Amino acid sequence: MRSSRGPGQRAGLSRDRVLDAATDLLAESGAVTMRAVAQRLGVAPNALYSHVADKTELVDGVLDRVLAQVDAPPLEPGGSPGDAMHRLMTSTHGVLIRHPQLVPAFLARQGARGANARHLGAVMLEHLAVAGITGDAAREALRVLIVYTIGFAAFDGAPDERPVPHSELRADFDRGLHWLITGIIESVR
Amino acid sequence: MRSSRGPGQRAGLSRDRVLDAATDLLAESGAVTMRAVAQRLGVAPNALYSHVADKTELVDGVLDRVLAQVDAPPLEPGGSPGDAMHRLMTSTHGVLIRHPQLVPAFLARQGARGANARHLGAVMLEHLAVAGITGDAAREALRVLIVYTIGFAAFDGAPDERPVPHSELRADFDRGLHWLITGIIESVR
DNA sequence: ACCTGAACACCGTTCAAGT
DNA sequence: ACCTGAACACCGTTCAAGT
Repeated sequence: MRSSRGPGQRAGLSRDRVLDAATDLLAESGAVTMRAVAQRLGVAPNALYSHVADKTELVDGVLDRVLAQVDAPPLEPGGSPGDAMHRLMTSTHGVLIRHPQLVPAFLARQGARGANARHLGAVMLEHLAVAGITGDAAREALRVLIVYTIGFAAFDGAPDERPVPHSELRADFDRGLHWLITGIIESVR
Repeated sequence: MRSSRGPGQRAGLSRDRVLDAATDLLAESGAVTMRAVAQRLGVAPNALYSHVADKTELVDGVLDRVLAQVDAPPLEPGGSPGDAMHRLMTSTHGVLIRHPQLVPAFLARQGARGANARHLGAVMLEHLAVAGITGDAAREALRVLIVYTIGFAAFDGAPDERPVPHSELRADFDRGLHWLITGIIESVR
């Protein structure tokens, strides 16, 4: 368990293993620090810098892994685009509140920019296009929906003296999301 | 400028002066740390603990001071409650994006709980009551509006590679806020 | 290229002591 | 009661060195 490794001896790290450790650590303890990730991997803190530029890049990597859990069903021919958007954002909200420690990072990055985030954004834009909303209007609408979703997730993860129950916050989120999507779709009619 | 004070000598601190220093520091450097506040006051870092329980309490104090800047005009007899709510939340949004470093703290606290925050909430509930929305429905609507406003402020303060211009984010905020308020008011008709 | 050891410049907070 | 000095247990990151 101690350091059975001298200088120069490989520990078998990789970028993937570092991200794995960080993701696990987040799920278990809720906090991610360079030193804790290193400890979990049994290496010196600075060993991580061979596989990750800095903490920001590490957090970005974890963010995109978490976003992979969002359920983004592809466009259905006969379905309602409003319903599809509602489902996608609700799934995103669910994933976020299961990882409250990452929500501030999502906010600071305006919603992440990894591959999974881009995919989710593209799916949303498809739904908006079906609803007749394209170009700048679509990007604005998407930004509003993302802000709302992440904002509510941030609210949920926050500790409070008299905390609002999760179920109630979920209902609030759903109601507001309905107002937003209705407003977005009706703005084009 | 150095410590011309020995142990036992008073520095003339007070809770107000500590909060003043923290507020100024935030406005200038954007970051608030115990040690930086102490340095600005010319005292040892731990001297602050005679006037403030911990960093959380200090940040809470700063938060409420900033919220005092929000313009909350009282209820007008003939005016539209939707417009009044729109103006109040827009003013709040403006104050928040002028203090981007505090926005994460606002999120973590679900929108602050000081005297000013309570006053703003009460004014909003008055407007909602005029619109015919009371009780749980009013509290839900208020929570949705607060989340949206703080969430958008968080988005605004975030650094990004290709940053969305402030003016554009303001327009997005305004549009989404309109959708929300319209949805809230129409939900009761 | 990958890792260690040591160090730097930070944090918030506590404890004992002085007046 | 209010403040200092010293210390503790943390951070992220860098630099030189070893294989």
